[in-house]
Amino acid sequence: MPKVVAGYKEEARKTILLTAAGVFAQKGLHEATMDDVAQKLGVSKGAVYQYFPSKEVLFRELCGSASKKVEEMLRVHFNGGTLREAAERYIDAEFERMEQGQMLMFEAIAEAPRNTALEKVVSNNYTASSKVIAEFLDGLKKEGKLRKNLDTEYAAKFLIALRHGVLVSRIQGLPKKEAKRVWLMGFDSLLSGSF
Amino acid sequence: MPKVVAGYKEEARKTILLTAAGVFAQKGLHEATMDDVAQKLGVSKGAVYQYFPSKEVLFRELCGSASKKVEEMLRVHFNGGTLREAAERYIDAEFERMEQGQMLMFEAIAEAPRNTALEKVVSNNYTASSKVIAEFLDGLKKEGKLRKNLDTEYAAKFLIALRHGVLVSRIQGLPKKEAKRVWLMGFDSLLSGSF
Amino acid sequence: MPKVVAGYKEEARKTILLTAAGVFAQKGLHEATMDDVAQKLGVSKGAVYQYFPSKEVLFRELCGSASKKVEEMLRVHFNGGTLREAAERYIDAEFERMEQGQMLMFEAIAEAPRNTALEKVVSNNYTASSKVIAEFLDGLKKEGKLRKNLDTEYAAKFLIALRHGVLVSRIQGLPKKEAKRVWLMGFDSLLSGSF
Amino acid sequence: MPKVVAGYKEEARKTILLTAAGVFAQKGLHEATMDDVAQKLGVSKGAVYQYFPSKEVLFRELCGSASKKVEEMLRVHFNGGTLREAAERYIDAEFERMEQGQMLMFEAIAEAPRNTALEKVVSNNYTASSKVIAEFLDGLKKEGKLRKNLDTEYAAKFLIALRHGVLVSRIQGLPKKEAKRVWLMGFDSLLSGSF
DNA sequence: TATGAATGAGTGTTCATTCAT
DNA sequence: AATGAATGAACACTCATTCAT
Repeated sequence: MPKVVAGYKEEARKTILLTAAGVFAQKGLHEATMDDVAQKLGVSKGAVYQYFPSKEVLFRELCGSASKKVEEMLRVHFNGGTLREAAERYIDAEFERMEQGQMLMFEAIAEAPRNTALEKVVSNNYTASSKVIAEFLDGLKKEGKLRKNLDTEYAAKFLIALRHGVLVSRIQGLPKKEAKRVWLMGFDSLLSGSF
Repeated sequence: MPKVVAGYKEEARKTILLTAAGVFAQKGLHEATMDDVAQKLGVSKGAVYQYFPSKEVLFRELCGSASKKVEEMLRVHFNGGTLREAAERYIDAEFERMEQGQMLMFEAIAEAPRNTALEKVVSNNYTASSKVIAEFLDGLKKEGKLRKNLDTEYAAKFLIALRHGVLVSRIQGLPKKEAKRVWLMGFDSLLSGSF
Repeated sequence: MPKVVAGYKEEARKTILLTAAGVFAQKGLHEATMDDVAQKLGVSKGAVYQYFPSKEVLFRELCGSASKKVEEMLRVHFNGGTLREAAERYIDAEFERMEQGQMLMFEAIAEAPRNTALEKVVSNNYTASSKVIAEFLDGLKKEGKLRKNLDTEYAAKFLIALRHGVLVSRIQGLPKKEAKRVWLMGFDSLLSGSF
Repeated sequence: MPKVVAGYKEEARKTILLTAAGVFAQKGLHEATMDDVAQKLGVSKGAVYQYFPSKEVLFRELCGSASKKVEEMLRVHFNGGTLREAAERYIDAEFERMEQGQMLMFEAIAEAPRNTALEKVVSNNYTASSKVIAEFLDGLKKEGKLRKNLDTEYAAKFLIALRHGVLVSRIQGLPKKEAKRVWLMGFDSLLSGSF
């Protein structure tokens, strides 16, 4: 009878969240069962329910931590070399995540229109992410790595949209190489000052 | 107990497909039941099963007709005025469809990674759509409305990605106006020759 | 794959109601499962759910038909001989029903205080039953079998209360003979004009 | 983490019994959980299990103390004024208890037929109560407040039955005033010597 | 002795699918 | 061809009970 974690409740929640993220991403929100999550944790279903009152809440909280991932990936991949190189590294990492079945995003997007609470979470994620990116671009602007007249707010929104669009394209079967080129096309247009 | 249609089997299939598309889009693939579809058709569940052997097949065939929608929308919205005006009309129409719960796309995208057959359909859709758009851009190029050095194949892929990205952004709560601006930013960069 | 009944939906509902009554009475509302009901019917759980949307509704409708039972028992047992003889026959029949595990009443009484919908059903039953009994007593009064000054409305309420009280006493272990005597004491006091 | 009580085991059992009685009466035997009981005690679930080995035992012991309540209520309400006034005070008090969700009786009655151990407890309660009441009536008889030919044993059983019947009637929606009148009708018939 | 995390059997309910009519 | 009653496999969620700390 293994415990979810050795000690603290908050720690346990994090463990569950992390494991559940994998399960939901791989099996899909609707195909994944609470039993799947419990089994992957090596724990009984009831144990999961002591930390999260329902599958819905569990999923929602999962989605809630998505924007942190954005920050993390920015920090990790945009910390050296030219901007364009960073952009490449970044999209490669995203493709990698997708291939490993760790992308919850589209589960959430498909669900959000019929789930107000989730919609709010998704929306907050968007706001947070776009702010983080805009600030990041502001920083680059100050360093002189981006042209002065760039509207960083909209540039951020543009990059987010393109990111998602490119990920969708991957799911639609666009080869990695081509998807990457599409992403870089957009990124270049931002750098080159077409808007 | 009305018949699905008066006469021809093929006609019946189309009617079902059309109706089911609405049901799946509004309720979501997993929340929608075969009963929902049958009821909306004013027909018994069994009747639907005489035309489609399973819910999965029904959904897959539904998705199969999506690329035709792209052609249609191109024809309808890109047939007059400046290109930029057309781009505006077009994205407005997409937003409209989304608001009316007629967007199946993200249901399919969420499902595809775990469903090989669906994946193929989605992929075919992508290929068809991008071809149609590329040809359309080729046409514009010939008419002199686009610069000669535009890589229409990648421009098409770029537009498709941006389209999806912008739709995702809408679901994420980005207001219509801003989403539109993001879309037009991308569209402009294509026209202005940044790639 | 046996059908609940041969033909008509209404017939099927009645069959289910009848069978479920036995199951709930014998096992108790909470101990009885929908599976128990289905199995006793020789049918799958799903079949039951096609007729009743929930266990709660099934139970409620069950209770709803209880007042008809009162009418029936009045008709059957109070149709000949002296009044006192009829009263004896009647309470014997009630004891019989109880012994055979066909008494839902106390399940409903225990539940009603926390279930508004059920409370209403139980209340309607009471009103209907007391009216039927009062009218029955009115009839006897006209025939000269009861004193003219009897308040039949309250006599009915008194008899109902005593009936339930005596049934409770049986559950509490009071032997049939003694319970019967208690019942007849009350009945006599009504006849002899003490109120 | 407060202890159930400061000191003695027996004291702790009493505290639990008292608290649990309230919980079971309010939520119902089946709806009430051991957690509810523990929480109301401000104690962990495990603590309750140190005093009672199971929910069933806890409930049964609860019921075991019910007959003491009868004695207490007799003592409190039948200690002055006319008998009839006392009868009124008494039934008012019962109604009051019921309204405050402190009536376990019907939970036990509903359960007893399928629970031998509980049945015995309920039966003992009945025996004890009826004895107490009979003795009380004997006392009144000696004081000359009751006619000499009253069969106090059966009078007690009659009163108990009527009490329960009237309480059932209340649950069935009979207004307090009318229920009281039914009770007093029965009580009068006892006094006036109709049996 | 008290805690409360974990268990795991169980229950109500849903729904894609089948098939007798 | 159409119907819709029946199936039965799932699944989310609950809760009495246990036990390591």
